[in-house]
Amino acid sequence: MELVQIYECLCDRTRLRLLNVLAPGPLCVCHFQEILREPQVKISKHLAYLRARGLVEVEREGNWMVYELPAKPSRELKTNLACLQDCARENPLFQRDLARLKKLAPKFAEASPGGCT
Amino acid sequence: MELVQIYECLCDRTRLRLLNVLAPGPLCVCHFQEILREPQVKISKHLAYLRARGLVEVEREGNWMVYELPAKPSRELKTNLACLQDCARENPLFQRDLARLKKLAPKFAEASPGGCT
DNA sequence: GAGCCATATTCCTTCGCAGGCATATAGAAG
DNA sequence: CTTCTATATGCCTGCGAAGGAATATGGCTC
Repeated sequence: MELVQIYECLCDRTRLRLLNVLAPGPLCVCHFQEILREPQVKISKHLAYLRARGLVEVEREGNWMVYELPAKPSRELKTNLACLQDCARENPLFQRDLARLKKLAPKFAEASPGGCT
Repeated sequence: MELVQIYECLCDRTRLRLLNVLAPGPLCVCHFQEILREPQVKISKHLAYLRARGLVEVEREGNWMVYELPAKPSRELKTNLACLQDCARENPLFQRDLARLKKLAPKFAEASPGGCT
């Protein structure tokens, strides 16, 4: 995995938001939709993009696809994800997403791991 | 300056190399050419790209244009440049560039600050 | 002034990606 | 098997950026 490829993944706002809300833990597509408030196609495509480059991993959970950050990220990826989190800390948009995530958390908890209704 | 814009600057190999060799100190275009061994147009254009987005600053020095990292980088930029340096530390290509820079350093020293012949 | 140097800019072509719409898939439920 | 739900994929359009060739600029030097 080339360093440039990591940056190519990071140079889109939607993807940054996806990775940001993914930091606390796994999520499925419908969560992303609800948190980012973006159309399903958009989210799905960007997740596919990230997946193809190893920035996220997927696992099917019945009807739901549960995405998460890689279990064993490369040193470069780990460094950059940490850097992103650092930057996100002072970013209103990213913070709003995280706030929404927190708000929805109890709702998710009722369901399966990373699960939906 | 949006965080995404920083990543847009970082998602090209040539620009990464430019920023990498710029970390130790200011350089002029002919140095970049000699270190990266890339055509002048290519280097000049990428420097213009970085300049337009505030990732580098320029100052004319007679016939030469001396580029350097911004004097007062934003928190986000500073964080990301540090991250880049961290990643570059284990990257053969980046290390080779730095090695070339070191080799040329005495030659530069004879001339003006960041200077050429 | 003329000519030279280092660097920037313009014009062109090619390419990949974002975004949207429509449609396909895969599994669950009846 | 049919239907529903969640998600993915194909096709299209538009845009922006990379790279190269040629040319322009701006400042020296004589």
